[in-house]
Amino acid sequence: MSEQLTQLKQDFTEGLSQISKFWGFPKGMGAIFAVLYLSPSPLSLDELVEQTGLTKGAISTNVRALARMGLVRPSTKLGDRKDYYEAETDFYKSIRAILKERQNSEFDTAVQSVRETLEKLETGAGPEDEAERQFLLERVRALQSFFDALDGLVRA
Amino acid sequence: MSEQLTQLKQDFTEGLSQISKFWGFPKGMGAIFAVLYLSPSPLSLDELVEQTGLTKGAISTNVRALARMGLVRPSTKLGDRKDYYEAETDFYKSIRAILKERQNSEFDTAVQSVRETLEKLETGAGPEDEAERQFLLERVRALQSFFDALDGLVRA
DNA sequence: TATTTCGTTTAGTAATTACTAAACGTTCTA
DNA sequence: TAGAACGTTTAGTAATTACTAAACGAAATA
Repeated sequence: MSEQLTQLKQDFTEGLSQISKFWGFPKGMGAIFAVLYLSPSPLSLDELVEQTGLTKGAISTNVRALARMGLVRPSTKLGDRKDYYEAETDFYKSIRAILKERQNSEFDTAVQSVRETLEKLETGAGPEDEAERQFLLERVRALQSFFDALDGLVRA
Repeated sequence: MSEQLTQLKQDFTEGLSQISKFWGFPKGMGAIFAVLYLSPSPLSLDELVEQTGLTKGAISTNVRALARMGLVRPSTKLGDRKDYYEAETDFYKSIRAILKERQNSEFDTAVQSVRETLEKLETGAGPEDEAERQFLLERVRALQSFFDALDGLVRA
């Protein structure tokens, strides 16, 4: 591999690392994706270790996260028990998967707590002042329906 | 203010804090927005200090970040030199502003570095193997046009 | 001009996150 | 059945981020 290519790949990888970080993902995750994205064939964990400079543990964790998000696909070679991964190139597909992934677990329970607030308000809980209760009700309801709309958007 | 209301607001605030964190923003930022969002009138820095439990410095920093994102609007009262803030209730408007905000600074320069990689490839830099160079060119080009599409989406 | 009342900035700290190194469990091979 | 070749998990550490407390500067008031 020419030195020039190495430099080119390194710059690209550095760029994606920053982008990853900027969107709240680990830096190393962007690096792993970048390396896979520039590879014509699927890579094994060890090849990723070599090319990213991260350790096996970090690769293992991050590459599985990428797979859950649909940014990377596991693949296998016959008669080889190593795990291989390749980059997904359909970003639109990936983006929907990422949004979906983010809706799970912690995020979902957080949204759920907003819904609970709304339910309490609807059953009459809240401030004694009726005008203020109506105000809260309206606001929380608006936020809730915004979440619902987002949810619909993701599914579409 | 009734104890029940306080509890209700606290739960809601806690929920938005988590959501904020989950999307890569500071937790306190979500709390500040929640308090403003549930307030029928604009609040001053000191009122926010009181209601969120954060210090003035943190409020100052975070509320300005919120304002840059368009999630919060500064407002003033005549004959009062305090700064007041109120929550933006048009989330669709806000979301576009947030995406726009994210495109500045660090993010933009990171995207720029991908563009530079593409330009180098186009002027013939890269691997000696022509087939591989073409492959890289194609991939980086695809990513670039994805970024461009996102950019267009944000403006629309 | 001295004092008060603001918001911002800064220096230091606490909390969180992402990583490494190494132990581990499992599956394949000899 | 022993050893090697994997990927995963864990415990500890480094790096980063979000915060507090306090100093600061600017603007209003006395």
